[in-house]
Amino acid sequence: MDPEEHLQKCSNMKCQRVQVDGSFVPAIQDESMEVAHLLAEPRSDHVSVDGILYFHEENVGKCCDIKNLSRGFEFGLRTSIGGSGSYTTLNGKDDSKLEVLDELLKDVENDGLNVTDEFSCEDYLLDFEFADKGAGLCGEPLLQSSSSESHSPGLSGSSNGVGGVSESSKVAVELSEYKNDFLDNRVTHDLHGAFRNVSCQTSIEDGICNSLDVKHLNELDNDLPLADSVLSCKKEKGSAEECDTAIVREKRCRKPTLRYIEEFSSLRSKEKVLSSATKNKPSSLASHHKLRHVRFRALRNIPGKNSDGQMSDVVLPELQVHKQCLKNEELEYDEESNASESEDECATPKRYRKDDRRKHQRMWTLCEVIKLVDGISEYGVGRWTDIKRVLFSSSSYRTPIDLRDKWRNLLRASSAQKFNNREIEQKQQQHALRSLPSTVLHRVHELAKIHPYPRERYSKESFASQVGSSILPTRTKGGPSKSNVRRKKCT
DNA sequence: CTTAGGG
DNA sequence: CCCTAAG
Repeated sequence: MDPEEHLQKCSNMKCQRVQVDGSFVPAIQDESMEVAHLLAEPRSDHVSVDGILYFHEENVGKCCDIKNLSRGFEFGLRTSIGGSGSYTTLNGKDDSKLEVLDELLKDVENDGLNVTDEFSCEDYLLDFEFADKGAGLCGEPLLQSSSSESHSPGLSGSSNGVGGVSESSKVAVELSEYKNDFLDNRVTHDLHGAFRNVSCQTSIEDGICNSLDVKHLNELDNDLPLADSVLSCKKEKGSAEECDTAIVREKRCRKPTLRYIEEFSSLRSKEKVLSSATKNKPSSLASHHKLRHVRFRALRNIPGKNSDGQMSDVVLPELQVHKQCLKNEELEYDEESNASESEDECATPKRYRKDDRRKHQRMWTLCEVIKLVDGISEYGVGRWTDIKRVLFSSSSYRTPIDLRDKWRNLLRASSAQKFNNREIEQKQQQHALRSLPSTVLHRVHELAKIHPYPRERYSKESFASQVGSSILPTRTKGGPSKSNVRRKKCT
């Protein structure tokens, strides 16, 4: 499709939804402009994927015009995938997965949204991942991925000079990963978002696109069919333009970063399911709407922060503190918290208070773990930046350090499992591995053998060889040293 | 700037 | 997840 067309539609859609409250226009305009920028001037190697994402979003939007939300959801994805000209072999799977998701959500709704926190997200996630693996997405992408998918333009240049991997397969891998991330995000975000939203309404605050989803939720509240809502939005387009021009000068001064774009895109996908899931709970939504309005305005008026008012759609309480204390570093944080909160509040609801160091905690999905393990097996332990760049370039919230930390934890988990005849290990194991399928576990094990992580190694084998003199983090196992392994891998 | 290690 | 030291 023509990028210009997308741009037009995107911006239109946004404007349509925003005009209810003029104060939202600037922020929205940012977003639309960002989308426009993205569509019009693709320059990063994520463009193809991003394009797909936005394409998809838009399709969903269009579908909503004529069909109900869930159908639109599914249809939108299908069209977007099909239209992109790739992943044709995955369509069936994707559809089925989405149908599963759809069913799941319906069930939840029918159950009066009485689902426990943990729920069976994990199970669905697992199935999901396994399906992916079967499709060659997660499993051994570099080895199995077919080169037929390498259609994307300008992506081939992004290789990091990895030896032994052809360009085309590299591209395919990246695409696959993106695809994975995309779906992965959908599932995790949607499920988590939906259910969390059911249990604790406050979580609605985590939206970036508050104006968008507020509007949507509002309309869903009133039991308006989505088609109607969209149409009504169009009717009001005229007034939207007025507001638009009126507040036009409040436009952003800072261009959102890629991270923001990404989070935004994933959030918008969440928004849809979220809105459908909250359809049954109209009561507190209205108050939320108002609350968000108030906070939004309050934040926008904070002195010294107006230069990037567009970021103010984040309304975390602690953000207000940060806004005064912190500087531009905060911008990054804002963006992250937008989306990460969704999982944050799910995982650690009460951490948000004073000096919580863990500002945002994002659950590691199985797919991410698999990707990490893949990356480690490719690049070796210690090449966190490379792994991040290649395998996690689409998920900006994972820093190389995060990868390392996760790997550390994985090792601990696997070692704990090894020694599960021990006392506390049992407990630890259950917790750490509760969602770790045997495949991943096995791979972690293998990697743990060749890539011993000194610290963990030490603690694990402290029983057998606790020689007081050996302070060195050497592995007592006669295995290859880390550097050796790494060298072996690279050459 | 990246990684390792500790909190 | 965060912070800091070291290369």
